[in-house]
Amino acid sequence: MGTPEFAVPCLEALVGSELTEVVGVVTQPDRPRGRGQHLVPSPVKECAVQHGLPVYQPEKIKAPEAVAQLRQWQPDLIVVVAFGQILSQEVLDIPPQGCVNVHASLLPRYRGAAPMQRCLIDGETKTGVTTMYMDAGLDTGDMLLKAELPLGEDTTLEEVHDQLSAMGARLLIETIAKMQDGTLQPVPQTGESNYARMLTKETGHIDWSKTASEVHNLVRGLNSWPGAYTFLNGKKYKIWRTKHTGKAVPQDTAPGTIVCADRNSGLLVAAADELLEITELQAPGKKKMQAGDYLNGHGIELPAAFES
RNA sequence: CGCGGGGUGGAGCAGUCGGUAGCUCGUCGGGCUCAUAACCCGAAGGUCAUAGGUUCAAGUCCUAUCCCCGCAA
Repeated sequence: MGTPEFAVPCLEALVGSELTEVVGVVTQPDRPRGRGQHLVPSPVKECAVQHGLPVYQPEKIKAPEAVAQLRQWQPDLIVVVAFGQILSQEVLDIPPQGCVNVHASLLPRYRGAAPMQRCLIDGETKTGVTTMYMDAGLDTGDMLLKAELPLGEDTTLEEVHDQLSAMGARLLIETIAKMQDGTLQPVPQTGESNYARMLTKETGHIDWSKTASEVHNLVRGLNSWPGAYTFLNGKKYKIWRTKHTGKAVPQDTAPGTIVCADRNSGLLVAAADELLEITELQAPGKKKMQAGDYLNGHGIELPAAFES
């Protein structure tokens, strides 16, 4: 069971592994997406179809007919990766080998919906993937295996996503291998836990009165989705990449003030404690572009300030 | 047919009321300088997304198609 791009490598790995046979794929129903409001299948569905696997897309996984469908497949094991629906106990009880989940954080930290984003937004120095046996709680089951990933100061969500996605697939296969060896040792989650709250549109709204680091972490944590944004002259600009400058904010400069906007010195904005350089941005209706390119064609008349 | 913006030298943009295709950069050559991403001089580089149409004349007006993007989900 899975839905977004993140889950695709896991499915590919299961299909490619000799340890497993995929009897069916469960994913979210096709949703209206994009400009035409067309129904678009999930990445997992596309992958499953490519491999000629049976696909089931229940609106509610806990509905009786969904449970019946799952029972009919008689799975030994259910693997869940970013599926997007909570499994009921009834579903969890179907496979004799249990349900294994691949989660994009080092549990018990960052349980929940947006672990990668929250990790970066909080400025963590490392994250990882964890496999676990699922129970009725939200990402609270006994842990099986973990793999760590160090995070750099400028690491973006996209990078973390791609790496954890690949690591997750490898870890999943390793987990199943050990499960079959009988060498797997489930470990209860102990220690400090927290939850990675779901993202909303507002999450990306930059508050320039925060520190340069906080803004920078927000920007990279939401790149490439859904993106951090701010306003200039009432228009919404997405901020895709920023860089620390180490330069102090001039006296009497309000947060959000654009201190400098030429291609040699860069696009410098005042945060609470430091000037932050915007290196990649996107004007409404435009593609994302380097700040220098943007300034070439548009220029920004100073004084100006981003509105929060 | 959800709403909207846009495709113009390599990049980002301007182009008015149809009338010689421009700007800021980049690139190449030369100069200046202890030096440079700075400055000066010069050059190359464009079937104006595509196909039709209107016109003496279309980047500009009309029609169709392709592609990119913002909102919304």
